[in-house]
Amino acid sequence: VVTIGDVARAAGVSIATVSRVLSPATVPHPVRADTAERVRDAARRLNFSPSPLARGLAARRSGLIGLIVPDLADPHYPHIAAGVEERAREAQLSVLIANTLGEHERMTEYLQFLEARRVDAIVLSGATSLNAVELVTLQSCAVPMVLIGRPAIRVQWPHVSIDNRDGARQATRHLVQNGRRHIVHLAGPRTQTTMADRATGYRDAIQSAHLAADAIESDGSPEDGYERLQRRLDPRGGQTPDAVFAATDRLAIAALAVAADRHLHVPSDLAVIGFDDIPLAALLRPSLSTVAQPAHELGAVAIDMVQRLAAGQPVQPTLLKARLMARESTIGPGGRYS
Amino acid sequence: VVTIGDVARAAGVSIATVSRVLSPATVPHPVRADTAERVRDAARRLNFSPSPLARGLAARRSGLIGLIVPDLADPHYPHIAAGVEERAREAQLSVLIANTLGEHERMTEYLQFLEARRVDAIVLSGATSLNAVELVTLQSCAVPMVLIGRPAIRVQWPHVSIDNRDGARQATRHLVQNGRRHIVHLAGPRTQTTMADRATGYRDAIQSAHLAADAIESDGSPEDGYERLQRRLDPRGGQTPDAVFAATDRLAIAALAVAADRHLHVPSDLAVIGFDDIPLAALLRPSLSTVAQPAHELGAVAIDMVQRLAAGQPVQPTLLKARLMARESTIGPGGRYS
DNA sequence: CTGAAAGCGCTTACAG
DNA sequence: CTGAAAGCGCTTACAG
Repeated sequence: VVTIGDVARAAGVSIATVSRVLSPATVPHPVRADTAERVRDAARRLNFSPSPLARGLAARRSGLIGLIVPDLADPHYPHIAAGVEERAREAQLSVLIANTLGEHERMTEYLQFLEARRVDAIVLSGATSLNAVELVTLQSCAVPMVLIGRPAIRVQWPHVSIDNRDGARQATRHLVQNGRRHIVHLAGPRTQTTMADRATGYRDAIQSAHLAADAIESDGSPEDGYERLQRRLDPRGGQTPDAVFAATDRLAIAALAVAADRHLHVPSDLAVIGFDDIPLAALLRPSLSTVAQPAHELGAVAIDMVQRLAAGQPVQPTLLKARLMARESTIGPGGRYS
Repeated sequence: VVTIGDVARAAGVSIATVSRVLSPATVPHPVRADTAERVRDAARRLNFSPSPLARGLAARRSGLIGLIVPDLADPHYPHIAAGVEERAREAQLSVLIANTLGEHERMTEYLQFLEARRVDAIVLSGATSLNAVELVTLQSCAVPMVLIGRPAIRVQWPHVSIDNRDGARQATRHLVQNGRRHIVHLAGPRTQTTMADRATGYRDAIQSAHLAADAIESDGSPEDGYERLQRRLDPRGGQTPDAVFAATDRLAIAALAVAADRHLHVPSDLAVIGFDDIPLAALLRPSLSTVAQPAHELGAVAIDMVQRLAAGQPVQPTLLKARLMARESTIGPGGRYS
């Protein structure tokens, strides 16, 4: 492979000059224009690309950023990962991926691993369900960190998340506006701030409409959601829900299954709306109404924050808006396949 | 941070000895047992972890492996990525992720990028749809490579893939055994070997059963699959299909939508089976029969191959079996929610 | 504006 | 079995 020395020789300068021309130091070193041109020429001719290993060792930064995700198989995270990856690439950074499989001990392991790998920063998604003890463990990590999702307690790291409360308000208001009066919220575990915020948004909208709140907390799995909703729909004093706002699309699909198994027509007997807008939502029959979150942008913003952090600039927590997607499961057929 | 020098001083040895104890060289250098113990003790006490940057520079290997995926948002690839990541971690390797978004030019860019990053090897998934020209471009990449999925033409790199032909045979045979006589294959683009192999397996099984083959080729998107299947079902000489074998679950979900929109009952009027077993398949109503592929293992085996390659051992192409999952969309209700 | 030189933290022949 | 030393390919004060 070709090294900085080869380029220096070809351009008739020292390796220091080559480095100055080819490496964008934070405070740029002046180089004469024609010298710089000669260097760039030589580099191009030799097809030189500096070794990130050597550069990292000398400059004490690896150009690597670590991305911790709770579960790559959950359709939510690949979108975030794609956003992180794309923006990182634009910033000449590479992304090391770490999959904790939902186990918090693995998160700790990975933090050490990434630290040992000398990553420049860590983007931690799934921090929405960490408890106080676990968040304290995080403190021992010396690497700059950005969180995706709002952590349960106040921490020193900046975070970017979507406005779950507002998204849930939109979903609930949509049901109300379509004439629904008994809206059940099929919630996820409130130990996750995401789920808690969605439940809060549901309550906001229910109160504004002067209706009665009726929330069922599940563990977030479709299986558990199915069971709990089935039980809730068993007769008990005539109070029959006419709509379900599920905290996630996976729970909404469980709700659709409950409706199908009880021969309830969707949306006339029971309207169903989810949250997330997974790729399949529009393909189902009935197609699933939901709230779309800008998952890709979540990842991109996280990288922006990482860069601002590195530059010593102040970083504000950021909240991104979610968007209502009204489909057949709340308003019936009408559009074409899309 | 603590360096190898700190450990050497603490243990009363030279840094060479520390390196020999702590770094598993290919051909291990002898060290006296008690010396080794002293070193390990010191390292533990100081919480030393060697810099991958320095190690990589000196030993000319980065401990990084590049993973190229066509589309992280496609539910298939995160599972592969998870398998790669997990096995890599066991092997002390880190995974750099590269998302080509289905654009082949981006693949070329990424190859150069990963090469510049000095990755030890590249795992390339999505090579099933590369044409001869693109495969030639790949040759210019000097990094050892392992492919996931069978490439269209013979190449120098080993690959691991699932037995798509056999899986398609299983799916089709399942329909035949359940009394279906007119089975349509809703195929994906045959430029992808995956899709071509599934179509071949379909034909195998159809011929064995002495039935007539009836394949519709789509571009693989649910939208296109929907349109083409709709058109196929429009009356033309009384030949009404009683079953669809879709090349992917996404196409199968489009087939379910067609059935719903034409008021065809699944499975009595039309049985539907897919391929892939995406996480939602079991949650749909009717739940989707499909063929499960060991995507996670695909990734793990790829890393095994990388290691064998690095050790100079011979590497055989590997074929993993897929498994039939019979659910409501072919055999009707009967089981409970699962 | 340019260069000589020290140093980043390791590995690995070479010599003993 | 152990160590002194060269070297991996860069960056960056320091001096001019």
